[in-house]
Amino acid sequence: MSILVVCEKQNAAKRIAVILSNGKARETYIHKVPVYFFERKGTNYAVIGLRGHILELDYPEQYLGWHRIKPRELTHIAPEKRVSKGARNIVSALKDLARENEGVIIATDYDREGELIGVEGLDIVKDINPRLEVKRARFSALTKDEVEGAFQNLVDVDYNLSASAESRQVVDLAWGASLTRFISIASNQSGKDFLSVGRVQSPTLALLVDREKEIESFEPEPYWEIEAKLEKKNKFTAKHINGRFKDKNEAKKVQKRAEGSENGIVAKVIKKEKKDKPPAPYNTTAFLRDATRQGFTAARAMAVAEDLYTNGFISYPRTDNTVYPKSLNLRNLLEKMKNSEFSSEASELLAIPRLIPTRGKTLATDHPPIHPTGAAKKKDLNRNQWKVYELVARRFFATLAKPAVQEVTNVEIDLSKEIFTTNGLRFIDLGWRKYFPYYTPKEKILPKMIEGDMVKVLGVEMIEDQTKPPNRYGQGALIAEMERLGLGTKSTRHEIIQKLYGRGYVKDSPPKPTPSGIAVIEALEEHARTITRARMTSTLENDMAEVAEGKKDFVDVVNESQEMLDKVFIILEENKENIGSSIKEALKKQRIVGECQRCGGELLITRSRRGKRFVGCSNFPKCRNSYALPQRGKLDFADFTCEKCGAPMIKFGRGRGRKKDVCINMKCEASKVS
DNA sequence: GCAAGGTC
Repeated sequence: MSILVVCEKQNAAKRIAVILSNGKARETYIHKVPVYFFERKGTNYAVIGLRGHILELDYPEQYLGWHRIKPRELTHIAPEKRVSKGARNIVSALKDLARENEGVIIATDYDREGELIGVEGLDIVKDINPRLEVKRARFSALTKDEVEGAFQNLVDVDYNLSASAESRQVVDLAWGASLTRFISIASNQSGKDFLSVGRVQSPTLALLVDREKEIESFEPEPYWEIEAKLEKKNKFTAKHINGRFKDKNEAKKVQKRAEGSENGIVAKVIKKEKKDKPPAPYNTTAFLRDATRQGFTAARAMAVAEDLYTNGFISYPRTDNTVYPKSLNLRNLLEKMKNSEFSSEASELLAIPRLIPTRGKTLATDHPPIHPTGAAKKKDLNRNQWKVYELVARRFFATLAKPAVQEVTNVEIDLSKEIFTTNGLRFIDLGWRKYFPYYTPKEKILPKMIEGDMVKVLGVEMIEDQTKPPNRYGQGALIAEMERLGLGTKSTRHEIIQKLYGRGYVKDSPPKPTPSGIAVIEALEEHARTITRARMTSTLENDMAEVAEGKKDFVDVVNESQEMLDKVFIILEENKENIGSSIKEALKKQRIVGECQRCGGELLITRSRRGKRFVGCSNFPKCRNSYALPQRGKLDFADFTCEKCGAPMIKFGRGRGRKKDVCINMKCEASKVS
């Protein structure tokens, strides 16, 4: 008997082979793909890893040209499965192995997409060898117990589960492709400049646009606060207990009254000890929240984390899990970390007799929370790698440490019957914050005071300020909000944000929607609201659950979605002109670089017929003023002109570095990019 | 040249 085992990825294949063969598996390359061979209980095994999905859903060749079929008709074309570009070798290897084996065991991740990935592998091997006997191994961690258990209790492939993932694929493609084409064609955006629409990206962009509108329409209101400068051995300040006064006169009266007293009397002192609990283990979202606060973009942080993962320094960075699995030996891991830059931290924690890690709300089955897996020294890694490694290592330590203990003191002081209040903060025990010092609140030490004490009044000031609009979402906060709304997955959220940048829908950091981003969302909200709402995802989730349970048919989900799309397109087609012109107008606004020095027209970023970008005058051909632009790298306009020659400035940067202000006039010395 | 989801 000989059996082929199909895993989700190469790493998993290797682990599974090692476990099942007790380390005796031989690695052989077939079509450049590593395959692991061994014998076990008289059966020969070959284990291969896929690369996630190996088949891709797309429309038939004849419809790939955007003008070959109307967008609304595209939704009625059945897409077909094709081998993904990067998976050709794997498919060749699968085919070879299908001929040589009598059975196949699907051992992909135990989740919805994993089931479909397995079925894709089956599609390939069954096509070559229909007589293959098929089984499924389900394990929730790549540990010896789990994997052994799964292979001793093989089950059947769950075609309902894989169909639920397929319905997602079909719905996403139909909505995404047809609306992307529609909106791009309506606004004349072709080639690299197309505009896109999708079930996840559009609601995400809408979050940013909504927030931006809140900020823009925010009307600041003035308010006044009264602050007393006080002294009792040390100087400190206290604010009037009313907080913000909306009425200046009222504030003034309070100030006058308080100013009248030379001394204040301590009216109340409340001291409390507060426990400050250690944080839960990292899942992807929490990790990205912290990494982006350290100045990384989410995509960059993920790339660095993946790099650390493949080099054995940290565990798999794509996870929803916030509970360490029982199989993770914390003590061994700390022993290992004694060889890292954090040997003293590891030793301290090892001294705790019983390690009780914190646990978060999500116990997922596919991967553990993000934690260090190997010891690293600063010199082993580059700067970014070290920053991420340190963050992960410190978080791991924090989850094993005891709570921090804060002493919080609230003092109220009476100045001529006006009450002023201030809070002190002191750490009695830093606890976990010693290991994870990133966001430790600042201590504020107040002088010792008891009720009835006299406090010298040095002055009473009125501070004028105004209410502030809400903040923009940072990338980390946006990812957290996406997670809350069920938008995207741990593996895709950061990519979705990058996509919004790539489309020119947002710019800068934190991401700020551009006119075209706003215009696209406004057009969709008005005419195709469904796609801009997170609800579309939750509806789809419900449908998928029903398909997985066998209560609903895959075909029903696809048909319902198609009916909805048909209705959406009736409205969209009616308003095509309007939609197109409003988006075009926004795009034009985005292209303005500045004023033309020759004729007073507008200088615009333009694409030549051959696709090269340059700056030209809006009065072309009357005015032929133009400037060359670098063809590669990110471009943005600055809102000021060159000091040397008066031409507009652009912000220009290649790669990751900060953008530089450069004059667009090549003859000007301020135009040097280097 | 489309989406989102896996993985690299």
